[in-house]
Amino acid sequence: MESRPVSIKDVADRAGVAVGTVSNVLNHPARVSSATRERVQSAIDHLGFVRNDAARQLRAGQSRTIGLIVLDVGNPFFSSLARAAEDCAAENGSTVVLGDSGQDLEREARYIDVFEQQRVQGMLISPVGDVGPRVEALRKRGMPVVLVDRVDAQRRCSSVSVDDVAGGYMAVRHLLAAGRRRIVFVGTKADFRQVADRLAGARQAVEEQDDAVLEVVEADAMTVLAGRDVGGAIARRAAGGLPDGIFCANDLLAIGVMQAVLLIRGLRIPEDLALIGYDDIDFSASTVVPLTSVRKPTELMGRTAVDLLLEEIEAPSSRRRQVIFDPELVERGSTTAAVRAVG
Amino acid sequence: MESRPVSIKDVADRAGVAVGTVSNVLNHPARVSSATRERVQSAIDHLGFVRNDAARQLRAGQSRTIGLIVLDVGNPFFSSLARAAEDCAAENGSTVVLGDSGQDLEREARYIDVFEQQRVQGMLISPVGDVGPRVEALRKRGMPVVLVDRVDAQRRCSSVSVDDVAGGYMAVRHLLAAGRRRIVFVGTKADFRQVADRLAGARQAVEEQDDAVLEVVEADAMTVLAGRDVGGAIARRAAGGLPDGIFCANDLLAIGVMQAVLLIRGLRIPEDLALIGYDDIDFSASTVVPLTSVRKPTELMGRTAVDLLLEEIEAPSSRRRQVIFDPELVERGSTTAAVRAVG
DNA sequence: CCGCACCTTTGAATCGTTTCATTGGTACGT
DNA sequence: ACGTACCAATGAAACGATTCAAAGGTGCGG
Repeated sequence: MESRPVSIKDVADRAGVAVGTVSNVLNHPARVSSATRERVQSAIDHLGFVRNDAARQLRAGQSRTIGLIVLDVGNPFFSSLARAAEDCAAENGSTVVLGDSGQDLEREARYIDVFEQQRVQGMLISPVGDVGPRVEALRKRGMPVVLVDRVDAQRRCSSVSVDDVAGGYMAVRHLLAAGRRRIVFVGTKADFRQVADRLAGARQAVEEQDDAVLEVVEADAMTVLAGRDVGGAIARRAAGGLPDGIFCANDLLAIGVMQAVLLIRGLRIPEDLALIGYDDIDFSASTVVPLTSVRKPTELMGRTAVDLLLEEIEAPSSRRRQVIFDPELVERGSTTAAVRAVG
Repeated sequence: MESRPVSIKDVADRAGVAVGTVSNVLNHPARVSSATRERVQSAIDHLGFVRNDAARQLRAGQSRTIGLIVLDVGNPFFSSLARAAEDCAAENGSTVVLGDSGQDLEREARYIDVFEQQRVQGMLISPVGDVGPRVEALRKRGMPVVLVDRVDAQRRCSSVSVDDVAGGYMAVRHLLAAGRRRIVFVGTKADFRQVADRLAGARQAVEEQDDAVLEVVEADAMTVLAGRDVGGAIARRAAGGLPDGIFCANDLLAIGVMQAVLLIRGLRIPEDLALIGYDDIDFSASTVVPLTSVRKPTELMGRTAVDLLLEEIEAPSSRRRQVIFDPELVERGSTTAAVRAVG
């Protein structure tokens, strides 16, 4: 019942040709007469022959596969980046295989090993913690690596990332442009570079505007619940202490703040209070008042990462490049009175 | 500069042993004297040798890799299923590689081809549209396949899925147990089997309760916005026409309904109206009133899928099994008065 | 001192594909 | 009729790891 797998040899026998001819049909059809080609093709179809990629690679010394290791496939940023990378790779005849490190160093190491043993053309890595040693070792063995959402301080490999300082600046500029002057920044203790950068950008924007003031409020976490606590505290302030614009370090915080200020004090958004988040998660378009947010150019980052990698594969000695994208402002009802919701 | 890749031969030369010995160090360390083992190991470390998986597989005829093709990596259901599958595979010495079909037949086909050429041990597929022909072809060539979130009507392969009828029943039973009798089911035109099943379960529960009535309201889509429209229409009804319990075919619809009824009519949830969703997306814990929902046992499904696949790999002629899980009710404030939100 | 058992190491054969130098044929010009 | 050119097809070598029968070495009992 279970016949052993069909090889190119079996196809050759059935078609009455040499193995080299079958290989030519597969890889250089033009070299083969059409009569032979058809005969071989029908043998292939009849036997259900499937190329053995292992043998192919062994001979070629290289695969047509790119390994992508992300911190969390569940994170929309990474899933849509992965999608874009796949598309871009497909256009270039390569395939992306995805590994999910789940922010775990050990899992990350496992995937790096697996991919290296599979002799992938190169890897796109969104690294956990310190990149240094592991990437160093990879590069020493000639494996092209491009970092994603992280720059390599030592410039040993190319990278694609986002300028969060610019994002923070952009967000607060937008509030200022709408005439807001008493701005609150909501974030966590700036453990994370990302949060610190966004705050730095916010500061910069406020400093450029003479009559504007920035107040920093610390949340316990980057969650809706933590946002609700912060929002509740703000909503209960005396009328004079109320801000007229709030910039939250991510959308979840912003959503929590929105829930609290709408329900506790019945403030109007954006009339009394303009609100802006960061990341533009899917849900932000569907909040009671649709949330203005700052979006990373995810698709572009995915495609660019693949491009940089392919570039390095073709010219291994080419210069490494750190591509830093500016994020993009997505205007919705929470800052722009024109758009109101609930039909 | 760029030296060609290091092979087992290079290691053997440097350690002054035969290639077979190096292979033994890698695969059967016990067969090798410890002196030799150390010498070989240090040669490996010094040269930075990395096994060539292609050669290994070619010889072995099989890989230690499982292919997983999902409809959408961005969907939390699939990403957490993938995570669980990876863990379970790792415990059994295999690695999962992930392909995202994006609900596209062509992409699905591409991944199936790639995985087959890579001679994966087997595949877990959450199929787009009709499974029949493609899976049939795979199985004919002896490739183990387990379907995920879909049963094979013809029982040709094993599968793991969820009983949505039971889920619908469970949801409405929960509403009835809380004393609700005028129940509304919100869903789309029952194109999708899932929605139809959930409704069937809901019907069954209502029929078992003499004094309960079920009304079906059709939404335009399974989105927050569509839910808001439906919720708005319901909220504007005369007091006599109001339901006291609403079961939505997914959480997005339920969130939309919640937004509308809270804001338009100021109904109290759950006192005036109990609300229950389906899928238990992350966000449901963070809505203004936390949403009760029905959750698929995602991790369990991922692990079971891998188990079924490994079982089939070890005993190819074993009987195929259709494993159908019951979903799980996650009680939150939208049906249980005890829990209220907004601090 | 020989034979035997046991352990370590060896090296050739093998997996399936691609490549490429070579062969066999055909057509054409001289 | 012969040489040349070209096209199609051939088949052996190569890729790198694993396997396994065989060889080499050591120690022990008789």
